Amino acid sequence: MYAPSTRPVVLDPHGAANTCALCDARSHSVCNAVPDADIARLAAIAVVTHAEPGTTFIQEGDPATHFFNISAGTVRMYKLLPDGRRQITGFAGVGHFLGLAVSDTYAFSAEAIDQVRFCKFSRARVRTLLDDYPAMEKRLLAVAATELVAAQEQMLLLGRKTARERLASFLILQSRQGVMCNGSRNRFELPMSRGDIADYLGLTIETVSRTLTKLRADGFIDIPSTTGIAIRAPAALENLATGMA
Amino acid sequence: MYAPSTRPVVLDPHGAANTCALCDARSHSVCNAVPDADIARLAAIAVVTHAEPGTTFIQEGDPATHFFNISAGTVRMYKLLPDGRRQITGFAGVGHFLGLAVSDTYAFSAEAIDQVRFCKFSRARVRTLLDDYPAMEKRLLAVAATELVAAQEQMLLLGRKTARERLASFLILQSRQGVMCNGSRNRFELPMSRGDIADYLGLTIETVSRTLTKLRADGFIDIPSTTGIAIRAPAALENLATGMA
DNA sequence: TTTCCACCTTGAGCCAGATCAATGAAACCT
DNA sequence: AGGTTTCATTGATCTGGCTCAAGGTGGAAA
Repeated sequence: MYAPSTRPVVLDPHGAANTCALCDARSHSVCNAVPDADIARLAAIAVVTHAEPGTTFIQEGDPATHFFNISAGTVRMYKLLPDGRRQITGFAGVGHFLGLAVSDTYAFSAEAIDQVRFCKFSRARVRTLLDDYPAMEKRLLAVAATELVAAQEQMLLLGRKTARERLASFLILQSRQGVMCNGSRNRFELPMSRGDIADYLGLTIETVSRTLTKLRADGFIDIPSTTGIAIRAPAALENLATGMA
Repeated sequence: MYAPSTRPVVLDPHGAANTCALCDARSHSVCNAVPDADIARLAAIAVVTHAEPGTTFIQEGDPATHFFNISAGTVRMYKLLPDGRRQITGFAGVGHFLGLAVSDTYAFSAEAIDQVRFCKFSRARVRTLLDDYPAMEKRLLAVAATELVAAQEQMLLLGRKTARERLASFLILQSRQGVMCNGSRNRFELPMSRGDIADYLGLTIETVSRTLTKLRADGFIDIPSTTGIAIRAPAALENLATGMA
């Protein structure tokens, strides 16, 4: 029996038995499929790791040896073209699961945006765990399906939306994801730079900056600081995002 | 006990016991996770259905009641904006599995491009089957992961590639998929129209047409007919597709 | 406090691909 | 064979977002 409130926080990098029980991310994540009683088994194969801002911890094309579960910070996943053009395929925050790959190599790279903490699980060991916890496999399928839906939405954005619609969509998305960490869904901080936003939305830094300025001038948003966003007209912004304006 | 090899071919639209055993698509598809001996259980819940060219058989936003497995023809999956802008998120051919959705509604629409035949499976019934065939769940996860990788590749295309690179990527992809049905990977037929290609690649019909003409003029391809493509310089086209030219 | 450096904003001009507009060509009736 | 429809091609022009260029801004180090 664990009594988290009276126990000290353990930051054992090799995965102490109660690491998972105390993990902030667990309630949002795949790990939740393992019942409390067996959480030690999960903890036993987890390696808690930290990544400094800017550190690449998954490299596209490398052998896919691990799964990752983000427990703090924000990560950017991306693909590069040989000449350096970059497409960010998504941002992963607390509770996000990374590393689903069919082939034996990673299909994308991943970098820490800010200070990131994550659990690393050996693929082989997870595979054996999956046989005992079919619920975890179902959870993984649900994660994959959710990401697939998000990816399809992003294709619509990249293929058919204007710069203004793309920024509106992005801000709506960020405001929804920020809900978990922040009381007000209409005021939030962006952990990523303008360059990251540009490479996520298929635009240039300049267009992102200009378009944000324009959205502010038009009364949709406020930009209290470089990283801060406040949505002034949520309904109107939502309409813009869905192409209804 | 069933003895499929000695039974007559049954084309019962309500799913005869040996429908699955004889299905062309089975070897490529999720259904393969069910062992031969139990294929009757799969057949029992399958409804074989036909769709005429242009027919919409999945509507974005409708309750997600079924899974689909394509056994003949080609399907386009797409999302629409309110003003009619369309993004095709993918084409599904023989063996493809459709309908993975996490929510209770479909995230995309699907239309038959040509004469299409598919098996419909009730979601609820598949769920009960999944408990007996964990291999099928693993197969679904593999399908989802494969599609996710493809979606990420498509995001790179839509966000960062030029029209020329997009067409090169598309033709390379089609030539690979055509391998299954056709001896020569460098000569194949496109089942979809220029408009479909445009909406898949985030371009206009005119740009698709012009760019194909240009690729022909530059010696990368031949266009023996409106729907036919022959790749003359596979390596050079591949380089173009990956942004190395 | 000053300097530095990385990031952001703003402006001017340009261009890849969109839009508008015919024309051509294949399929399908009748 | 002729007429209709649908789709593909080609040309002319336009424009949203890119490129190039020049400040502005804020946090970190000294």
